[in-house]
Amino acid sequence: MSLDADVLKVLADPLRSKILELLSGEALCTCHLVEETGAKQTNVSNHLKVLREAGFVDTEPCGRFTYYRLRPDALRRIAGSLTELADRADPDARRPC
Amino acid sequence: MSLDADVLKVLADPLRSKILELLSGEALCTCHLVEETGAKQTNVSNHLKVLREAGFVDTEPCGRFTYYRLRPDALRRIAGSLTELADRADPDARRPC
DNA sequence: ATGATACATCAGCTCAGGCTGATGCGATGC
DNA sequence: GCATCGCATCAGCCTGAGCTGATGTATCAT
Repeated sequence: MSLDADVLKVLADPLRSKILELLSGEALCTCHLVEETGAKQTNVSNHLKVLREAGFVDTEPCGRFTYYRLRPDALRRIAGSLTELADRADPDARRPC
Repeated sequence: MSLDADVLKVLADPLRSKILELLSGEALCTCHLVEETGAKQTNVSNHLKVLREAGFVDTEPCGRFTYYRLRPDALRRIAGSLTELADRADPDARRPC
C-alpha cells in the first residue's frame, strides 16, 4: 500500500483534526461542533462535508439535527499504510550513485 | 495524544509522499530522487528540506552527494496518534442537544 | 586552474483552498 | 399560518504553499 496524499490532505487541517478529536468518544451534531471549536457554522459545515466525502465521518439525521460520528476504520487504514511504510525501512541499504 | 495538523500537512503532498515511498527500503541521494520522481531538482530539494525539518528524513553527506534516509519512528508516531483516536471511538455514545 | 557535477537558496508567479456573509431549505414550535 | 432554528450551499476574498528559473557554493575530475 502507498501513501495517499489526497486523503492525508483531509486530515492535515487544524479545524478538521480538531473536529475528529471532538468526535472521538461520542457523536455530535453541528451545533455542538460550532460551539466547541468557536468557528463559524458555515466553516464547520464546509469541513464536515470534506470529512464526510473522504469517509472519515458518518452522518445520522435526527429531526432537524444532524449527528456526525467518527469512522475509526478510516483512521486505521491511514495508520496501517504509515506503519507499513515504516516497516519497510532498512537501516543499512543505500543505492550507489 | 492528539492529531498534529502541521505534521500531517508535511505528509499530505503528492511529491513528498512519493519521496517517502522511494526512501522506504533504501537511502537515496537527491539526484536519484530527481530521476525517479521526474520533478525538477529545485523542487525536490525544497520538499526534502520540508521533510528534514519535520523529522521524517535524515541526511548523510557523502562527498558531493547528500543521502536521504527515512526515519521510521516519525511515521510510527503519526500512525500511533491515528490508531489511538480510532480506539477512543464509542459506537453508541451521543451527546444530547 | 578550469570545468562539471550535486545540491541549496532566493525571488517571483500562480493557484488551490480556507474563511466569510448572504441565502436557501427543511424541521420544529407557537 | 408564521417565526425560529439547524444546517447546507453559493460567491467572493485572500493567504499559504507549490513550482520555476536564476544564482550561489562545495566537491570532484582533468
